[in-house]
Amino acid sequence: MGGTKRDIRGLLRAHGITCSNPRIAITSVLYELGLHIDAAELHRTANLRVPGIGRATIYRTLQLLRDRGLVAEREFGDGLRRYEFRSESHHDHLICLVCGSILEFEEPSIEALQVQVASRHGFEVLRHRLELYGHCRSCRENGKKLVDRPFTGVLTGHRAAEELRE
Amino acid sequence: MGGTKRDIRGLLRAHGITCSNPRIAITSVLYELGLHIDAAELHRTANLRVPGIGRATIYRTLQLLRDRGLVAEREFGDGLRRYEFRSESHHDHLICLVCGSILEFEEPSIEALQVQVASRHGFEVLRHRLELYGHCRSCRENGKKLVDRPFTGVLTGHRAAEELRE
DNA sequence: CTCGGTGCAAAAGGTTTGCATGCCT
DNA sequence: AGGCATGCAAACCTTTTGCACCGAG
Repeated sequence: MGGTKRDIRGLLRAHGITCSNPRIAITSVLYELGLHIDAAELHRTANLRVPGIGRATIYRTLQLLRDRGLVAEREFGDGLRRYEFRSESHHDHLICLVCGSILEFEEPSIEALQVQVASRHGFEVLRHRLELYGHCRSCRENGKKLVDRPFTGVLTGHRAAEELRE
Repeated sequence: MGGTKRDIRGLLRAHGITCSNPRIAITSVLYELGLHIDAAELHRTANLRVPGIGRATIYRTLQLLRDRGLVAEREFGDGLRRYEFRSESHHDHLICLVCGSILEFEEPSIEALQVQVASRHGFEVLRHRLELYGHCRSCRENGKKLVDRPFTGVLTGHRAAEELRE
C-alpha cells in the first residue's frame, strides 16, 4: 500500500499530470478497485482515503484521466457512467441480468468479423463496444430468471434485478 | 397519413395500450421517423402534430412503449438516450465519429460467435449490444479525421465532432 | 511566488413524480 | 360515471461551471 502511492505518483507524472492528494486517492482507487465503478462510489471510496474531496474534483479528475487515456468510461444502459482503469488489451463484457455481475472477455475472431462487416459498409473501425446480456452460470443453476419482457435495448442488471422472479 | 393514424390505434390497442391523441402522435412519430430519436426531438416533433403535449407524457409514453416491447432505448455514450421503433430483426450499429451518422447492420455470424463465447463462460445470452465506432466512407474520402486520442470507451460522434481536424 | 487544482455552491441538463384536471371507454 | 392519462411545475439526479482559496512545484 505504501508502495502503491509512489507508483501512482510516477504514473501520473509520466502522463504529465500534476500530483495532488485528491488525484492520487482517486487514481489509486480506480487502479485498485478498478472495475466499473461509478462517480458516486468513487467519491465515497476516495474520501475514505483523503477526506474532503468534492464531487467536482471527482469529475474533473475523471475527465483528465480519460483524456490522457488512463481511464475508460462505460455506460451499461442505466444512465450511470462507470469508469475503469484502462488495460492495454481491449475487452468486452458479459453482464448478468439477474445478479448484475460483470465478466470480461476477449475474442479476436469476433473483432476480425467486425472489421469485415464494417468495411463492407465503407467504414473503418476505430473502436467498438460489445456487451452480452444474459444469465450467468450461478444464477441459472439457482433457477433465478428474469421476468419475461421483450428486448428494450438497454435493460440492465441493476434495473432488471429489481424485477426478477424465482 | 390518414391511414397511419388508424394503424397506430390498432397497434396500441393490440398491445393493451389505451389510445389518446398524445400517445398516437408520439407513437406515430416514432413509427415514421423511427430511428434514434431523443426525447427532446420527439417532444418537438410530436407537438407539431398534437400541440400541448408535455415532456412528462413523452417520457411516460416512452416507458410504456418500452415496457410493451414496441420501442427500444439506446444510448451511444453521450448521455442522451435515444429511442427507436422495434423491428423484429435485431440490428447493430456503425457510428461515424466524425459526422455522427449511424448505419445499421445485421451479422448472424457475429451473433453465433457471441453465443459460443458466452457459453464458454457459463453464460446464456439473452440480448446484446454491439456498436462499431469509426469513420464512414464519405468522411474518409473528404479527408476528415478525428484528433488522435486514446480510446476512452465512449467517445461519441457528437462529442467527437466538436474536436475534429481537417 | 505563481499557476493550477480544489471545495463549495449554484447552474445545467435530462428524467421522474405529485397533483388537480380532463379525456377515453 | 369512473378511472386512467395528461399538463404543469417542482423535485431529482448526475454532471458541469464559477469563483475564491489553497497547495504543489
